[in-house]
Amino acid sequence: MAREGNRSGAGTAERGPGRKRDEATRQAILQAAFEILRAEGYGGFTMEAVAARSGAAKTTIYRWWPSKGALAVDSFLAVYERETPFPQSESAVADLKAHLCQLARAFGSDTGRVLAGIVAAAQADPPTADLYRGRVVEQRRIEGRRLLRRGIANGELRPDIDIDAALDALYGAFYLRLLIRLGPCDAAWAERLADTVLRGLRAEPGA
Amino acid sequence: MAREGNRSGAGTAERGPGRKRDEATRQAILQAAFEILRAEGYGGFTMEAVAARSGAAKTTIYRWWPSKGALAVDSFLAVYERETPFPQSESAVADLKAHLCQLARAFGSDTGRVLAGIVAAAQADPPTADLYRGRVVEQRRIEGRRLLRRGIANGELRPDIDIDAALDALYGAFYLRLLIRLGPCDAAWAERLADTVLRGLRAEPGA
Amino acid sequence: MAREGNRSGAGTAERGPGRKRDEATRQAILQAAFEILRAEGYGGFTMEAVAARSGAAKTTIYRWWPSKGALAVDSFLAVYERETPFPQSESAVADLKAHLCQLARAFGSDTGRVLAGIVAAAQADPPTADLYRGRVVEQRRIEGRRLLRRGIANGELRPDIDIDAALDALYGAFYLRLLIRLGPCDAAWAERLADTVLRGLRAEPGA
Amino acid sequence: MAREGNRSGAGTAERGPGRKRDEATRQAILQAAFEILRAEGYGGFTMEAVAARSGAAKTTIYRWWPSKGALAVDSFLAVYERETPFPQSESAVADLKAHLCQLARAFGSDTGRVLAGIVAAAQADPPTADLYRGRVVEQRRIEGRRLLRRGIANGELRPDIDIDAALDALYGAFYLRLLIRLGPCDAAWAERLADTVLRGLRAEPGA
DNA sequence: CGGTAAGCGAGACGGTACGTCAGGTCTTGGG
DNA sequence: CCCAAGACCTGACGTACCGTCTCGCTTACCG
Repeated sequence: MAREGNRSGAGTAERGPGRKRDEATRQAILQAAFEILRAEGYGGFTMEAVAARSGAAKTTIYRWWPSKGALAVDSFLAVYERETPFPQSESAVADLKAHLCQLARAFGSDTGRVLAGIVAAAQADPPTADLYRGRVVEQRRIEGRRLLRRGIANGELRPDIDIDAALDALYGAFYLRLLIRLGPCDAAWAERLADTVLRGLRAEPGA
Repeated sequence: MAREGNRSGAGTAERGPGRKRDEATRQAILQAAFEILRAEGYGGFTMEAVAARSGAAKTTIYRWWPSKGALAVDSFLAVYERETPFPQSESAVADLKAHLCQLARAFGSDTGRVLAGIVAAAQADPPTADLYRGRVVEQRRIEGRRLLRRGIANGELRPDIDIDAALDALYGAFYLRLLIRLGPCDAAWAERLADTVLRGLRAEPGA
Repeated sequence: MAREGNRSGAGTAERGPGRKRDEATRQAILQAAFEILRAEGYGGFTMEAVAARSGAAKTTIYRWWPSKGALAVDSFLAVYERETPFPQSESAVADLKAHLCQLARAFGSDTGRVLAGIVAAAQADPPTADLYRGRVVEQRRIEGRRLLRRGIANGELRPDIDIDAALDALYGAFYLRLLIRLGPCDAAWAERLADTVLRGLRAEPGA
Repeated sequence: MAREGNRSGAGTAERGPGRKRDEATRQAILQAAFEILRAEGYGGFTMEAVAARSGAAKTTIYRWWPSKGALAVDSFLAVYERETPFPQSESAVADLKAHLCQLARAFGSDTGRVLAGIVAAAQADPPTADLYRGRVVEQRRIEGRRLLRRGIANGELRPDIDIDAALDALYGAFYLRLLIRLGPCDAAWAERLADTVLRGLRAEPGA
């Protein structure tokens, strides 16, 4: 990210002379970053630590990522998308519950700590916040909205619900769990949450 | 905080010799801390800055607060409690809505930024996280629980609701708003949120 | 010191109201000071440490001694005078050698470390330097001069010697030993020093 | 110092990668250090002051000098060696007297105050003491010994003198002057000292 | 096939804030 | 007026990371 297609738009390969970016180094940096975030949380997530663990020079990191936050987001994205795909079954309600449980499972592990670290970083660095919001949150939200609309369309959900408010309630609870750690983030909790919120969204049985 | 009742449990006031803590200094520090947090965010919130602005020595600050985070939480708490008291009317539902709108109003201003900064800092500093959770979140949660129970008791809310899940949904949405900033944090939004979640909590009209 | 005879000159006891100075406290402070100097050197010689060890309050120490250095000098004086009296025999030369050996013995022990610490402190604090020079060095120098004059008078030493230069050479060597620690400070060394310098001071055998 | 030849012993210059040490910065630090020592004495000699005056960062200073004392010794050494070279004439006795007078002249100025400050600091900091002893005192002593041996060899001095005791007497007197300040440190005094001590070292005229 | 432009690891550099230590002063309460 | 306790302001300490900067080496493309 943060520079792909570093010159023209498409990958027209129209490049000047000079050594090419070392893909192995890029991977090493991303992996080191993720491992540190996972193992030590945001406190230990230091550019120097990433450099040391990845074997790359600080200069190299700064050449490709403008800030600590950008690196964090990048290191997180791949894992996140792999771990939490959106399910696609007949029932929107079932899909939503399945999705939330999957999310809870993913965030209950180290991935959640990483995410918390990124959100923390974003508070002090607007570009990182924009990046995270645009590349992670809004992507998911689009799919979430689609899912709820599907539920309305097939009669599972009331037609007059406030989709965004519902998504705020559902996703927000996850941030609360991850950032405040009042309790565990697991499938059982996600189920209770889903049931509680969905009760207000479901269409009346006799309608 | 962090030391009141520094000897026996209650305020039995049996104190040894020695100069007493200077209350004016304590206030000056807390006020300076909050002003800096409000004006510059957590990034500019520096022990040195607090010392400079309050006129206190760094050592004095460290004597009473174990860390930057603890001071931030403390300085935030007073304002927070002042700005968002829990209402007490006949209707629990009305109280809840009023409370959420008030919260949205408070957090839509600088106070929200301060809170976001503190939550972010807590990610890198477990003691601060504990403090914030215990002194801010759980306190509120107790009142929130009480409010919902009141609603159940007087028939406004269904008796079988999952109180904690409901609180997660309601309060979590605020964290989403504050930390991710997908949209404004105002009374209108809070109202929509409340309506969406409450629809699932309300007792059936004809029950 | 530094305040004895705190009002009129003589001990006319004509004193105002108020509690009298606690002699036990004074002793405790002096002893604690010397013990710390002996055990830890000037580095660990801290007003706080003295207060802690003696059980006195810092205020009390500052009430009677204007500075750390003054306290150090005071705590040192008693021991110093006790350990190194000036001998008084028939031969000035023998007395001088005996005195130097005694000095070497005294300074080879902890007392030497204490002295080094005091001299060090004096560099940063002129009043302490004055105090040390006046109360310790010059006192000794007067006796040293008397001793050398006695040697001249009874024909042991040449009449044209430069007494002060000789004392500089003799005493200076001790400071070198104590402050630079090129080698041990013991009687054997003192003897060699005395022989070396005295050879130039002695009256010609056939004169 | 304190690191030259940081790898192999000799200056084989085989260096690893990475930016090289900035010689200009090194000089700026040493010069700033000495200027501060000269102008304000050891009391005002602060790492922060050196950093401020030299324009270097504190970290840079600590990268190359392990402590305040080490920097002080280093900054002193250059000036010291420049101001007091050992003379080399036919006569060892004349050379010694010239050397002592030069020393007195150098130490009568600010340089002497600097030296006193360093010696004082060394009392509280063994590594600094070692450094000062090794890099300043012992170096000089080697030359002093050589000088006296030369005098013995060419018949100016008695062959049975105790060289180290003589050097103790001569150099020690300087420490006395500088640290206790009983009197001025000038050429006239140095001459009297030299005459007094040399009288015992000189070979008998009729031998 | 040799020049030149980039990528890269190493690490020095100027900074900022950290949390701590001791200094010396002031305040409290008891004797 | 003495004293112990201890809060207070001050200034410097030595450290951790920050983000920038050389440095010398290693690719790669391009004429």
